[in-house]
Amino acid sequence: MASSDTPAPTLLWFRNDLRLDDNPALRTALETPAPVVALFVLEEDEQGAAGPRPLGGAARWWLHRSLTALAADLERHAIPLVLRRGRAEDIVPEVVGETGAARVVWNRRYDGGGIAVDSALKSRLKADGIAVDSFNGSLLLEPWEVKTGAGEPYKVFTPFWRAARAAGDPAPPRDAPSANPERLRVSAPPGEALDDWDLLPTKPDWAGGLRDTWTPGEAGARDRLEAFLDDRLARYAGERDLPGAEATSMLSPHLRFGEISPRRIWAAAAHRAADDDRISDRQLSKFQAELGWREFSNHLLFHFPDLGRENFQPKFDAFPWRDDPDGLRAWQKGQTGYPFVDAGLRELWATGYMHNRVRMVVASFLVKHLMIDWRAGEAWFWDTLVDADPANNTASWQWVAGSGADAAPYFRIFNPTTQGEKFDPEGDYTRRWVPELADLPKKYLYKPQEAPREILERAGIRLGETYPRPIVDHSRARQRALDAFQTTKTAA
DNA sequence: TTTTGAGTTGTTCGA
DNA sequence: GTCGAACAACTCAAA
Repeated sequence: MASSDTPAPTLLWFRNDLRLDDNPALRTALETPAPVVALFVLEEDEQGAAGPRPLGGAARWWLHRSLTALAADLERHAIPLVLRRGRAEDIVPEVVGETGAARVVWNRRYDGGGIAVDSALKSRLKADGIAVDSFNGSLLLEPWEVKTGAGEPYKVFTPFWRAARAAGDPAPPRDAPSANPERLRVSAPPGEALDDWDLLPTKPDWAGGLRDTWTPGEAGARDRLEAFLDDRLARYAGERDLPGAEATSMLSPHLRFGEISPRRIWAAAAHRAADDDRISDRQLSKFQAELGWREFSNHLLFHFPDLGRENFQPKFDAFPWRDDPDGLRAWQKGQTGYPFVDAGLRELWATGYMHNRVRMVVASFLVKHLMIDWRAGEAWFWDTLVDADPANNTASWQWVAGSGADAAPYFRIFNPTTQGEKFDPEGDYTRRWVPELADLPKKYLYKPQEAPREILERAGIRLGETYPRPIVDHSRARQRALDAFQTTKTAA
């Protein structure tokens, strides 16, 4: 409790915005002399249903590291970070009571479960006489700010993005407040120890590849951004599709946890493009459009909160998904016998990440070659991706499946062999993640089942033993999918 | 209200 | 090896 001669504290509730830079809720909290107490709630609902979707395993690892970084950064502003676990609807008012806070601030989220919690809390706190302010900290534009001429949400990306761009440049980012260790502070109410949340895997510790790949936290995000601007943006348009080229930004998990704001990324990329002759408008706008897809996914999720559970196009409710636990397991483990597909799934398992091109190929393989429900793939990605995001993950899976908004036409079925030859022509990426094929000449790298016996022998490969034979035949599987899609036709 | 043009990322087949 | 057409219709968004 604050003593009588100090102003009542402000409670700053962190969620998917684990940064100090360009953080409107933080900035607002620091505008007054009131001391600030920060709170993070690991939202776990004993009853299950309510609230945001519980984090997957890879995201839990990330969160541990990100909160560690955030707590250290906040310390430089004399802001304690309190950790609690449970239902936010109960915990936030509890902490308000314990601290005597007169005001609560947060940055908005856009998933249905999160919105439900936030709006219930807002009314409850206001009824108790607590001031509540929420802000846009994670999107370039609020999902309701972009509307069709008829006032409806968009369902097609291109007109959505055209309209969003026509609204002008996004608001410029605002720098983090300068550190102020002299700031008035209150002693923190009791919180839990991060280690007690068991966010890090122990038995077994599968996070070695994650540690080698990522630096969660705001500083790590800024380093990624700088590396992207220095080296990758200039070749982004041409090479972003090549998983061996290292031309993507790798910012997705940092954006997922709000360790960097899209406004910061937008402004930094535009600024760099203006200064650097190597970066053409084409490169820049290609990258901006990818941020646009993130906006579009959030737009969709906000307006269609069932996006993660229900087919966006109801006619897909009639699709004859197969129940195939063995196929699903082979896919998850990267043992499909299609090397490009297996490379992607193994990259995912090892690093918590998969290159975007490969995500499309593996998703298409699950949904079309194996005819397994996209929700099973979405759930696997949710558990294994460090950037697993309720908007991007669900919108993208539905897009690949053909059930989504502005989705790929049903007859677009990726050929997993051709995709490898086209996008990993030297095989660097595939050999890295499927090392048992490392010595196979590139002529057969994507179709080891067609390699002559002596070539396999020389490469040390025994099909069916050291590497699986294809679990489905491509052209038969393709035809089966095409036939199945007939059932989604309204006239059928 | 009606019309019109357009819609992220592909594959296969046959000339 | 390269190229264009077919694959299917449907819905969206704006005029």
